[in-house]
Amino acid sequence: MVDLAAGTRERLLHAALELTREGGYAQASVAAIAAGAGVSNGALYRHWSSKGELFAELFRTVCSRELEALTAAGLPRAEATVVERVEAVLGTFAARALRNPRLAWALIAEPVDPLVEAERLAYRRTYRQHLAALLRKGIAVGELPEQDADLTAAALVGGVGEALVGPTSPVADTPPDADVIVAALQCFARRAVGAVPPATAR
Amino acid sequence: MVDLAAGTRERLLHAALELTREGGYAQASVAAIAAGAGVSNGALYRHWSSKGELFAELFRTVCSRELEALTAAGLPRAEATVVERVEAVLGTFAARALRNPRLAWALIAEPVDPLVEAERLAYRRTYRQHLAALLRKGIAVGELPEQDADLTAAALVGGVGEALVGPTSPVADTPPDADVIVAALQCFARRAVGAVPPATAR
DNA sequence: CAGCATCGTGAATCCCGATTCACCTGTCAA
DNA sequence: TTGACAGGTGAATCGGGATTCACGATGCTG
Repeated sequence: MVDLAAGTRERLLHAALELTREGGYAQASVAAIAAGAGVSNGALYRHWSSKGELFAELFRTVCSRELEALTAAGLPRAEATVVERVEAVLGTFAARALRNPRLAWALIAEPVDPLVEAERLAYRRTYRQHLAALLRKGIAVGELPEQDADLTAAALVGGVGEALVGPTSPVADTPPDADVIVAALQCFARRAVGAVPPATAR
Repeated sequence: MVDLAAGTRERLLHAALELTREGGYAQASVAAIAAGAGVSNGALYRHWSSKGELFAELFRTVCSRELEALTAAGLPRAEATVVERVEAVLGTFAARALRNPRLAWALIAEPVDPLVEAERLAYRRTYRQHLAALLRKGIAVGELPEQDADLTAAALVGGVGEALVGPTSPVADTPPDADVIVAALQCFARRAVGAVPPATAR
């Protein structure tokens, strides 16, 4: 289960991630993490000065990986419109979250340390800015109507988060059809950004 | 005497609310609440079996008052369209939250007891359902396009919350112009629900 | 091989706010 | 008058997880 070859540091991070994936931040006590890594409590403090520091690092890692995926999804492809790119970004976000509900919940909404909360907020801000930049481009190109891009971005991030986590937050084992949800969210987003339909689709 | 008891009870609730309004749930320790009400720690336990129970009641009270205001705002007025009613509801929500940022944060996003979290979720659900019902009406009337009303409602609640609380969460003393924000949010909402423009704006 | 540094151990300790409880007080009904 | 009870006191206690630390190991260097 645990890669014994990996260094203690890595094993601790891995155990922490695993526990979070399964039961959220709350489940991940120092004792549980240490046990999961096959070391003693004290070992953790050889590598981080507090539990919070460990999780701050973990969040940073996971979030940046996440952001990478989103950025890739939003890349300007062949003849993709801005709206399509926005949809791709949000769709990727949603799909990934739905695949790992607990983890998503921990990243998005679970109560955490102030130290960790700071990471979370930073990530959210980055994500918003990313989206806002995309929106501004769309506005400049005339593909989107004039609007407060930052506010729209914030509302989209929050909206997608809520729609995903709302049903997830407790222990929703309702395995809702991910594809359907993603599609509905994209549809919502398309309207929300004010995509002017090419005079055809409704 | 009953009146004396009610007095203390009210004073405790009031102190708890005041503390939350100022510094959020975290600030509101049992000791602080008791001190605020001018009684001892123990007194609290004559009226609630735990701190969580007190706050559950407090949340319930505050939230139901809030919901009342929203419901009133969303009432079918003279010749109001459904979209106008949705705007009124969201606008009221936003305006009230902006007037009391800390409290709004506590109600929407701050980490709290499981007991209190349950109240919060219940309230959110009610709010979503309220909105969803309104949306369904709009769809039925043909004022809004076909859509997953529940998802749209969830995304709107989350979006408005994020847009309001995102900047608020830390200690943002940025006194943003409330009217502007509210207007922008309403604009966002109008697009998001897919209000068919009266063939004029674009 | 001594000297030194890093890493690991895990039981003991610390922290800190919620909660308890033995003891008052005032009120009211019998 | 009395005694039962609702309400109040506040210092002591509890709980539970984070954190410490005295004591090895292991390994590298001169």
